Amino acid sequence: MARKTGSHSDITGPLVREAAQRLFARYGYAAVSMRQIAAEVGVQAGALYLYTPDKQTLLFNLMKTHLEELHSAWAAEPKGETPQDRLEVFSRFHIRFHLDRPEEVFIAYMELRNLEPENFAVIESLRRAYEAELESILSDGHTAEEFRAPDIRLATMAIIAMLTGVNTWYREGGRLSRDRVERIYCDMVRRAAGA
Amino acid sequence: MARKTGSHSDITGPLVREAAQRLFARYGYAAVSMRQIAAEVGVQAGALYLYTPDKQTLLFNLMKTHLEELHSAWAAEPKGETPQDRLEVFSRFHIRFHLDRPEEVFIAYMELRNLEPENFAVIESLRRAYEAELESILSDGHTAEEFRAPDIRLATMAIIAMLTGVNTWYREGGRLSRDRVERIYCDMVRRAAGA
DNA sequence: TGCATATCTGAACAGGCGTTCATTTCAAAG
DNA sequence: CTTTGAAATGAACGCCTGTTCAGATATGCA
Repeated sequence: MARKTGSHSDITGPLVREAAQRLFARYGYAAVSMRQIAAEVGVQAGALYLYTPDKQTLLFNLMKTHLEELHSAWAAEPKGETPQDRLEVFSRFHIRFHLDRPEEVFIAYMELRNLEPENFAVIESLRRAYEAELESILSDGHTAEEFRAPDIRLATMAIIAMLTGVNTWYREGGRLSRDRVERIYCDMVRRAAGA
Repeated sequence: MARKTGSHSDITGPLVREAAQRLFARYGYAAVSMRQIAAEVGVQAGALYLYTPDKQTLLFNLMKTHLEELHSAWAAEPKGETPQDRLEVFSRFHIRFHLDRPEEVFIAYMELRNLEPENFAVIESLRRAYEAELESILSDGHTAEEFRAPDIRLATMAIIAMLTGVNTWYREGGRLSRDRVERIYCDMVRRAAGA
């Protein structure tokens, strides 16, 4: 097996990431063996250790990359003028970004408990920083008296849960288009925030 | 160390359930061995098979029992008069019931993919039946023109995700009392539903 | 007291785990 | 055409897995 073209595996590295991601998302970190990942790549288990120091780091890097991409994608998003605009931009961004990466999202939520403590701390703080982005929008909206949510922290958690929940049921080609879903959720989010 | 009192283990059976629940919730089904469960109970691994035919059935029964209790608790809940009342009763019930059972809830959400197909189908249909309870409230509210949610199915999913999300952050003795959390979420749910 | 029965042990089974490493393979560079 | 060195193999390491079962243990009943 192994190399078919190209060789000098600048190619195998990414393949390992992708195989691990696919398998972790489908069966869970604990249930997937290094030998299964290797088989998916078309390589023997030992060869994986040319690309990762161990299984744990493989998981950690998947999650860390995902959250860093989340942050930089959000940073690149055009901001709205008013808190209301910004809330709408956030809601649509969150749905879009997460629907584009179902495997990464699934792993980031389900495999937290399989991270060693130091790794967990890193991931957790990235996640909190993202939540803080929404919280500051709600906070600004409260100051500007555009929103009337009774508790900003709870509204933050409720809205994130609501938006991320889309990933659990949305299927491409279903009853509603992505854009329609985004629109409807924006509406519910706006009202939940008291706008 | 085994039996301390009582004996004739009408006692060991429940202990096995409880140990499995605790460990599955903390480390995940795949990461927990029968020997760990046995150690927690104070028994050798082989003895577990007096109480369950296998590990999979242990998981399945935990999830099935949880969902059956959810259904019967909801059935026992006093219903409100108007759709608005019923929505409030549902919201408070959902938060209360789930906060009372963090381990069961965690397992029911995280271990779905570790169920064998037939078992998965059973659990999935119980979960759907519960969602249908909320959906019918929203549907009635729509008919009565009390709610103005743009899409009943999406509002159902959004509200369930929002409410279940409380389990991820609520800690006893935190900033807000349970009752205060219930109240605030009721408010957000009502507005999201367009009431 | 002794018998029957439920409970549990401890060893065994066949196989899988993450990880390491001496050895082989093979494309590119000199 | 040889040398170099990265890439991959395949066997081995010690340990853990779910499950079975013959045998030991302890209890409740006659």
